Order: sequence, then structure tokens, then C-alpha cells
Amino acid sequence: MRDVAEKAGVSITSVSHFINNTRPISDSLKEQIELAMTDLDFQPNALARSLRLKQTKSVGIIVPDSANPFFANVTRSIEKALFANHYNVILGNSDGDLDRALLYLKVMTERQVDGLIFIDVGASGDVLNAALRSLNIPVILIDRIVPGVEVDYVTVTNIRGGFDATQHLISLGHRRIACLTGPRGLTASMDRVAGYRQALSEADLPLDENLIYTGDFQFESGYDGARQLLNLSPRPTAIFACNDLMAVGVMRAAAELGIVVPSELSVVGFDDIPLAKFSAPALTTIAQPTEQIGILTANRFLKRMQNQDLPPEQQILETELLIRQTTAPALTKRG
Amino acid sequence: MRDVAEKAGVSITSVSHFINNTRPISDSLKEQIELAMTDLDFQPNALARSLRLKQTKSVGIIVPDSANPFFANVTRSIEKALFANHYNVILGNSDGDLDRALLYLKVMTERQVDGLIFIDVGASGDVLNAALRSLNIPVILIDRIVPGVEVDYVTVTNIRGGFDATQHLISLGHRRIACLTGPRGLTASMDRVAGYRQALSEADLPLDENLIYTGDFQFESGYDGARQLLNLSPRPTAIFACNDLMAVGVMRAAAELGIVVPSELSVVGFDDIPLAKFSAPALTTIAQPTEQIGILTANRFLKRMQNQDLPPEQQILETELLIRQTTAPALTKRG
DNA sequence: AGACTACTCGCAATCGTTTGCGCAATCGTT
DNA sequence: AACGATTGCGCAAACGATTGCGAGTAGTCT
Repeated sequence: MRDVAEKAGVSITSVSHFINNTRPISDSLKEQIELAMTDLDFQPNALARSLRLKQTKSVGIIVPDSANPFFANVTRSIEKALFANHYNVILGNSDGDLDRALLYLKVMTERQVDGLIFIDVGASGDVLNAALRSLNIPVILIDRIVPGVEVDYVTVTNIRGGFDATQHLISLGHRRIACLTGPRGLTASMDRVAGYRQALSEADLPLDENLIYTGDFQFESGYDGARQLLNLSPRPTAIFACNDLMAVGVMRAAAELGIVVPSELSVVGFDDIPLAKFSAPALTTIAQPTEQIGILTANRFLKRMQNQDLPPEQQILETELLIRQTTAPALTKRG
Repeated sequence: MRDVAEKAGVSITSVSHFINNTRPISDSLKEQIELAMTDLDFQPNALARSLRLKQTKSVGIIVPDSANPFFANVTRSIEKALFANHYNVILGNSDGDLDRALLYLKVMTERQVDGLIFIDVGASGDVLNAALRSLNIPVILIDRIVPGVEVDYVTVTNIRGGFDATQHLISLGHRRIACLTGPRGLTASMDRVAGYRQALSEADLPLDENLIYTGDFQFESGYDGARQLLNLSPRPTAIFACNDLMAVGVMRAAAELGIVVPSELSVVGFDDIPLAKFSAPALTTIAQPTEQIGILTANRFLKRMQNQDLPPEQQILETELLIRQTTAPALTKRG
């Protein structure tokens, strides 16, 4: 910037004011500066600017796994909305690991991000709470609620989703319905199970704890869980998996065991990732509005940047049952 | 940091040297500083540090669409490898749009990223060349080569992949094989087609330009292309799609037209995204080693950071034909 | 003519680090 | 006792921007 000022024969001050249009400048100076700037094809140093302004125009996003289609889509949507408002995104993967998440939290605050968008890892505990609370920048939690942390949330009707999925199966005549959950301690996971339980109880169906298998939202755990659940006798006639990745794992296991979906086993997932539509057969699932989640998150962040002391707010989006081809009436084992 | 220094009764200089372990400090001072630091739970300001050091420890990644499974996985892999080396990732989506890519390029250089990892958008032209060339930071291009830009590349054997895919179809007896390409101007796309042509010519099969449809690597274009190709008469008995997303689009179109895959139509994709394994039927495809691509890219970047004036290098990884369930012998229209 | 307003512009401090340079104290040697 | 080498530390100038304050000039009004 000094070079520009010298070349234009003006003060650095004027160049700055010219760039930011922050005080009137005579036309003659404007010309000179403009000329010098294009001549040297000057690019302002965002670092120095941020240092002075205490504003980096960047936000950190910490997700368990950015390659997971659900997170990838949400992240993408957030990035788009934020970039339109001149914010950049620093991406971090926590691998669902608390220490890693904390490490990333530290790195990002050191980098002075203006805000943080965070997706809870499992089994977080109070450490995370403390860490998040001590941050004095806007934090928005997506998808999973961390009890005790009072910040903005954007999430979906998880209980309702679990309920709808299960009720759908019940309405098809299923009575032994297994449930493949995510890690304990994640509300997203627990809520879906809660919906499952609620649907069972409303239908006066017995709740068999053996039918609940705790996975970790990964494909493999769906596969493992299914192999275990499908070995029970009597075998469950339907499985509600708390996310699509696990549901696909279930289908893979079923195929290997020679169990035909949906005639012998119904499967419902959760998320509606792109894969769901194209799996064989197409997966019945509870859809989350990923794009909406991203947009709302970004907007919420922007609003909070304008007004720090807004009260924390929970925005809860609606899930939707998409009936495709993995659910069918239970076969009545009469003969 | 000043607070820490005051509280510890030492100079800022010593605090800095303590933190960076950059010159010997007496034990008594060390204690004092350590105490003051934990007391105030001091966090260094990375901005100021970067400003002084001219090193941000961050690299920009610009991809056409970070939600695309292939890019998502590569990005994820890069992020992981870079974070292990104390680098952060700033993520940008170009939407395959040149202007947007250029804008991001500008923003990222203003942010003083230490390096840039870039995936070409279609139809780039000389503007991009110039922009990339004028950057004086390490740039690594992935997946797609931009002619005339002499930087590091990490890519795969696209020609060979196209060749293998096509030859596989030929060996199954197919003679009318259509090709669904990506945007013109992308080497990744053009090379795969080149492999396709080469395989045809080696088998002395005629090359029918009507059998080549130009898509844009999106699901929809695969669908559209298939609907058009499958209306030709005689209808092609096999389609090679230059990526999996389009291949899935093909299968959707085929299903709607009542054409059974693979008995009536064979399909081969490219990428081996997770979806490929789980689509119905499972997609035969040319696999790219996404994780490897990410790791190599990160390593290449790190190496270049150590030695700026290494000669540019092309690293070409091997593709692999994965035969699954969407390819079958051509039915001989005899009886 | 003097005073007051309006308009342009530059000086220099500041954001929070790193680091070259130099000063003081201590130690070891003859 | 005198002197060089070694060690431990602080001063102050950067890095590249923003901005409060004030200085200078010109124009307007009494």
C-alpha cells in the first residue's frame, strides 16, 4: 500500500480511505490512486486489515466427517451462503473425536475466526461445554444439541422423524422392529430412538432392548449391527437405522445373508443422502432439508454478527418421510 | 501477550521466545511465564504472527463442488494430511464457473494463503492461466490439467481409464458403445474420451460421433444424455459415462424406459464414488484412488513449501477397472 | 478584515506478534 | 586484577493495514 501511495504521490491514509470509500477524496487524487493501484495491481493484505479491525471475515466449520454426504451438503450450503456475504470458511474434521474437536477449536480461535459452526461429536461431556462457553464469538450448533450449552441451534425434528419412520413400519404390520442407533450422548441419535420408542408404545408394542443396537453412524456399524440383529430369533421383520449410511450397511448384510429387502425385511433410514435414492432397492428414509439447514445456519450467524446479544434461539426444521422401495407389508407368518 | 509479560514481570520478547522456544531462557523466568500464561489462559493471535512471519499456515482449496462425493473425499483427505502438518484449509466452491473461481483466487491471495490447491473449471481459457501464473505461491492442480500452466499436478491415468472401460465393454461383445463425456476443455473429460476412441480404433470398431454426448458431470446430464442416446436406432448396447454421477443418471433413464441393466444395456462409470457400490445394480466403474490423491497432493505441497524452486512435477496415479453388476455380454440379436 | 464553516488531506498511534541489536552480569583464564 | 567469552534479557523496529486528530486552504458571511 505504501508503494501505491508513493507512486500516486499521496499519503497511505488517502489510499486507505479511497479503497474503503470512507471519507471524501478529491477527484484528482482518486484518479492518481486508481492509476497507481491498477499499475501495481495492488492487492490489500487481508491479514493486516483483520488485525487492525479485529474481524477476519472467516468462520470455522467443524464437522465429524466432511466426506459424509450429509455433512458435505450442509457444509456446501453454508459455504455458499456465507461467501455471498463475504465470509470465508475454514474447514475442520473432528473424526468424531473429542480431543481433535477441541484441538480444532483452539486452532480456530487462534486464527480469530469471527464465528464457529459446530457439529457435536459423541460423548462430549463437560469439557466441550466449557470450551464452547469460553469462546466469546458466535457459535452455532447444527444437527446435534449439546445439553447445557446455550447458543444458537439449527436442527431438525429428530423425535418426530424417528416416530414417523417407526410408525410407518408399524402401519405396514411389522411388530418386531429393530433400531440401529448412533453413538450414545448425541441428541440427534437419542432423539430418533426416543421417537422410535414412542411410536412403539403408542401402538402398544413391547419394547425389546435386544432389538436396539448402538452403532456409530458409519456404514460398517450398520453392517455389523444388522448381522447381529438378523441372527436373533425370532428375527426382526424391520429395521429402523438412525442414518442412511447404516441403513445401507443393513442392506448389504441382508443381501449377504440371503434375506430379501423389502419382502423379508423392511428398512428405513434417516437423512436422505443422495445415495438413498440410488441404492438397490431405493431406500425409504426420513429426509432432512440439508440445503435449508445450511442456509438457516448461515443466516443465523450473519444476524448474530450484527447483534451479539440476541437471545439464543433454536431453529427446528421439519423432517419428511420418503417412502421408497425398502419397506413393504410384513409377511404374516401364518403359512 | 503484553498482559502475560506484565503479569510475569518480564519483557514481551521473553514471552515470545518462551513460546517459540527460540532462545534459551532461565528456569526462573520460564516458571513465571508459564504461570502467567495458564493464569490468563493466553492464546496467541495467529493473525499478528502471520503478518509478521508472512506465513499463514493455511492453504486454499477451490473445487467445482465440494458436495460431489469425489471432491469431498479428496478434500477430506487433503485436509487431514495438511492438518497433521499444522496447516488449515480454506474451502471454496467455484460451481464450475470461471468468474467465481477467479474471485475465489483473488480472495484467497488477499488472505495470504501459503498455497493453493485447485481443480480446473471447464472452459477456462487464458484468463485462468494468467491468474494462476501471476500467483507467487505454490499451486497444485488436481484431477484436471490446464494446458500451459506449469505447476505441480496430481492426476490419474484418465486415458488408460477410458480405454479400460471401453475395452471391457468390447470384450463383452458390445459393438455400439456410446460415450457420455464431461464438459469440453477439461482434460479429465477429454482424456477419458480419448481412451474410448483409442479402444474402439484398436478393435477396428467404427467411431460414430452420434454416440458421443457432451454432459457436465452432473446427474441430470447423464439422465438427459441417456434419454437421447437410447432413442437412437439401432440403440447402443453399452454406455461409458465419464463419471459415476452421470452413469447413475443413465441407469435412472434406462429404468424409466424399461431397459434392463445389464442384460439389455451395459453401463460403466468413472470415479468409484461410494454410491457406485450401492446403486442398483452395483456400478461397474473405473476407480480413482481418492485418498491417495489427497495425500499425494498434500505431500507435494509440503515439499514445495520447503523448496520453492523445485521443478514442476506431474504425479499420475493408476486407475483400476472394477467389474460389478452393470456390465454383461451383449445379446446377439440373432434369434 | 476577521471569523467561521467546509473541504482535503497527512501524521502517527495502533492491532499483536517476531527478531536484530545491544547492554549487563557472570564466568573463566592468565 | 584485567579482559574476553558466554549467558540472559529488554528496546524498539518491523509486518500492512485503519483511524482519531489536527493542519492547511479556500470560500462565505458579517
